Amino acid sequence: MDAMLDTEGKETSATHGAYRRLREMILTGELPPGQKLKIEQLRGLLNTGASPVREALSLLTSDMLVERIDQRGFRAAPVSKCNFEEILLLRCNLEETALRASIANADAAWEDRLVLRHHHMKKAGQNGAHDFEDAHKAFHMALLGNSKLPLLLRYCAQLYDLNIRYRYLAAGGSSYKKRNIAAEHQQILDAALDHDADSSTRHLINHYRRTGEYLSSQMDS
Amino acid sequence: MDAMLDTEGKETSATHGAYRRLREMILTGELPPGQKLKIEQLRGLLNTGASPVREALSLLTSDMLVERIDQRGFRAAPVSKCNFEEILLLRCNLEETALRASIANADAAWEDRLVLRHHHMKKAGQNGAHDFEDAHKAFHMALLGNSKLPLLLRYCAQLYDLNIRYRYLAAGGSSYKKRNIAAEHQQILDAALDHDADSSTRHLINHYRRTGEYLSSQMDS
DNA sequence: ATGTCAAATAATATCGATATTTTTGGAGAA
DNA sequence: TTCTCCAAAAATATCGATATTATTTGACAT
Repeated sequence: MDAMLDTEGKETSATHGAYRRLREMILTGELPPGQKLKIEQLRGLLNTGASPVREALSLLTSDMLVERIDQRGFRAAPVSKCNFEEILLLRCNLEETALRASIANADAAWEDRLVLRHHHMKKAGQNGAHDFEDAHKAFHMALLGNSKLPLLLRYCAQLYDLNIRYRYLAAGGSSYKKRNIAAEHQQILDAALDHDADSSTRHLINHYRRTGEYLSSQMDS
Repeated sequence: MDAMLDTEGKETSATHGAYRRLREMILTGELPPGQKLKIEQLRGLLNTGASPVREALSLLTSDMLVERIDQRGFRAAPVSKCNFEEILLLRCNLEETALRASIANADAAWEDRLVLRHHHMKKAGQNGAHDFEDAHKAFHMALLGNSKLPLLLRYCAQLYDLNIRYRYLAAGGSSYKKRNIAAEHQQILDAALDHDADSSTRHLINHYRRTGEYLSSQMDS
């Protein structure tokens, strides 16, 4: 009956609710990298039992957002420039594969979804940073989503989240908007709608490389 | 005190023990694809509590060996030719990246490890299929292990396991030895020791494609 | 003053039990 | 006979409590 006391009845299971909330807190830096994650402390924070918390932490371990240390519990995954660069490298590789496959399977329904997601992202740009982040991810995943390669999509989504975490940590999650990424998104979209795989992937990778360089420079200071 | 009653005191925690055992059972097909995994049933099989079983299943979910269905518990991940072909595709892509990075970082210590692993694998070929599987994985991971890209290695290991599952399911895990894979391994090794990235990756990918075609044909029948 | 060891403290891992949810099976009506 | 609905059974998700393991604190010896 505890689960019913929540302000919103959105979450079906306590485990999934704890998973979503903890994930959010780690991604945004509310739980900083390397921080010890004590069951009791989280139990209070999420007002739920120990079992859902444990299970949520287990799941986050496999998302590489939480590390399990021997018999000494859990901690938020540490960050490093090295790790960031690997994420960038893998994203460029995997997303190119996925985007090419998406374009190879291109159809009208997919193009409609793309245009819609892009429109929503532009509209969310005026709202808070959080709304924009969601729409941004939706747009990027829509680009890859026509590949019909579920494993690959899963990896891309995972790496996307790992990457977004560095954005939040480096700049509170909003400063990168100052660069002109709207034009970059438009280029990727237009090329995808033209079924021009070479051009689209080139723009996509440049998009990542640029944000990558920007964040790398932020991490040095 | 229950944990101490096990015949072997190898496992540190009950959770990890259950994880390893369940993983093994799913990989080898002892728990067939799609099978419902009831907590009570597994609790008896592993003689441990419900909590470790639940946590182990959660971890296996993220390895994509187990699926969680809504509030209806867990089941062994289903298999399909489509899924198999995606695994093959991703392995070719990711392992090429990893092998090239490994060769770029080549040093004497790595070459020694490679030679050793290869030797152990050849020796294990005379023993049971299970020993050979372990040595085979160790050799392949050693090839990639010098890349210093831990995320990439993790994905490769995960895909390796997903792939080996299809081998077990298709042929009981030993029949593929009948093909002349020893020569293929030798070619990959030699090229790697020569620091010839192009040749080594070509042989590696051909190695996978051939086993892939063999398994694909098995799956049709 | 410092290093080491032991007791106290705190945190984790695990268990047994309960409440909720899903599935099954059978009775009654069309 | 077949469909629907309700009740019984099973299984899951979750909680509270306990035993095990790590960490800290303080005392004692060097």
